[in-house]
Amino acid sequence: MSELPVPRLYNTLNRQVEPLVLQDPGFVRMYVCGVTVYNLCHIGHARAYVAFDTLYRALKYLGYQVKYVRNFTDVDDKIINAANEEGVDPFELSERYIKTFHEDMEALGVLKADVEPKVSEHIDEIIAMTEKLIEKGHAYAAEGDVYFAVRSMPDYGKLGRRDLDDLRAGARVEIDENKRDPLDFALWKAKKPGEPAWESPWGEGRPGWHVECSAMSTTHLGATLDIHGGGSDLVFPHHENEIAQSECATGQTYASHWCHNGFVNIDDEKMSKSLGNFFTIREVLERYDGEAIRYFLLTTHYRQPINFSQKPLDEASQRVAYLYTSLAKLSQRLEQAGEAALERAPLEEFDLLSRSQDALLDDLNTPQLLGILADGLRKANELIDHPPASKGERKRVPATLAQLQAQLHPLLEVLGLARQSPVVWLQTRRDRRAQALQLNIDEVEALVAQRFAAKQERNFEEADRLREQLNALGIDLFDRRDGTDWDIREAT
RNA sequence: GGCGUUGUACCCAAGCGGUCUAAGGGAACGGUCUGCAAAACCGUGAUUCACCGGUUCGAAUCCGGUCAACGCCUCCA
Repeated sequence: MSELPVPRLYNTLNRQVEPLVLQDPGFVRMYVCGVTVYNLCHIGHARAYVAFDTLYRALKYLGYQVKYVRNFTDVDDKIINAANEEGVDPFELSERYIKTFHEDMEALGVLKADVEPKVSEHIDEIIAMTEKLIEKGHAYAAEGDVYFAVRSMPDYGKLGRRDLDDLRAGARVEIDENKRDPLDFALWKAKKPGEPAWESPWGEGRPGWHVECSAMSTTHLGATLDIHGGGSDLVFPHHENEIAQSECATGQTYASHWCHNGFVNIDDEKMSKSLGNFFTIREVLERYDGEAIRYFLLTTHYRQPINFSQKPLDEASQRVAYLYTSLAKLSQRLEQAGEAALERAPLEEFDLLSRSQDALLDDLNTPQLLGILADGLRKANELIDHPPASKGERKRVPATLAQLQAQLHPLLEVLGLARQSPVVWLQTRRDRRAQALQLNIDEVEALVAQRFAAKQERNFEEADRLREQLNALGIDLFDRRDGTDWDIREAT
């Protein structure tokens, strides 16, 4: 087990890229902050969960056993407010958005986590942790609320690099009568009328924002996590407070590696709910394939900001089409060649996988991975469309292609791309577009056949006339030696 | 104010002291293929990495400064 390649990842705690250190060799405990389910997910969520999904896939690809926990926060002010506005039960609302979360993630190729715990199912653990913190003198109850005392923790602020006195000077914290220090934060909130609440030693109430993650991660992964992830906006105060709660409660290191993804920007400005400049995943899925969105997100390193706009998304879309088209061509060519042809020696040896592994180990360098993918696909297309002139070499093409295919497959698995059969994907896309344009596929096929016949007879005038007719319908033709392929252009 | 990130070709984007006369993609232009196209493939494209200085045998990469953009410190992926 000890021979597994060790990934190097940026650790927010130390502000540098460092090798991943595990408690148990070969086994990764990974926790990523999930969504608060009161609304549809936006493209920022897509970025975060695609990034960590890729990390999850990468770790498994490298041979690690991974227990991935990603929670749902289903008890929260925002949920209660949204439910009240709609006049529905808060849990009905949260269940609804858990469902849409799963649908959106599915479209993006984001795998389910191994455990997806909900706050509402961990109230006991939350209460237990809160009690422990009071017992150890790190928290205090006040009128049904319980607060964490930040001053009780000497190294509070180590993740976000905050100094308590500076923070206080900033004075952007509200003063609360019940708090001993303005920076203290709630572990437990006393019930207000009309809110869901649970019995506790401090009366009826519900958990504060940060404890849930501490309690859920500890429940499912133990006191110390190997990797804890989330968006960079969570560094402070959310993750800082998680550290405070967990380390004060357990006396152990909470997480050895902290990973944070960068933001999605719109017009170079942070996308956020308060600015109102956000897109839901659903909205984007109306225009783009989920895989195109995923591809787009993968083109930028996960820690860098990524600018969300039409052009790069169009490019990603085009690339996904290229990917599927190339893969379809590749498998068709191999099918044609038959088993026997694969016995020959390949023309050259490729190192797609070792290069990919290096990129993966190097702080999850997905842009580089896409570069390697491009190299592989280009090579495959070259061999198919421009096989070598020498007959002997040409006979070795299928074996070469088979080798490429064998390397492409795991690479795509890690990237979470090309999850469908290429032929099916192309077919589906064509059907969808045909429907949008109200095209009758049989009629199109007939026209294409008619044109091919005219072309065979060297009646180019007629052939060109038919091609123009088809072009006008939004159809592109691709002549082969023995027939004509066609596709429907994307509606603009 | 405190903490932090970024500045690479027309655009997007890797690059973590030498293999960088800087990956990959998009656009453009030229070519191969084609009856002509399209697709695919090939080629062209930064002697240069915001600017100035320093460290080093050697820097896009390290250090200091300047300019510019952005993020966190308040709910937020």
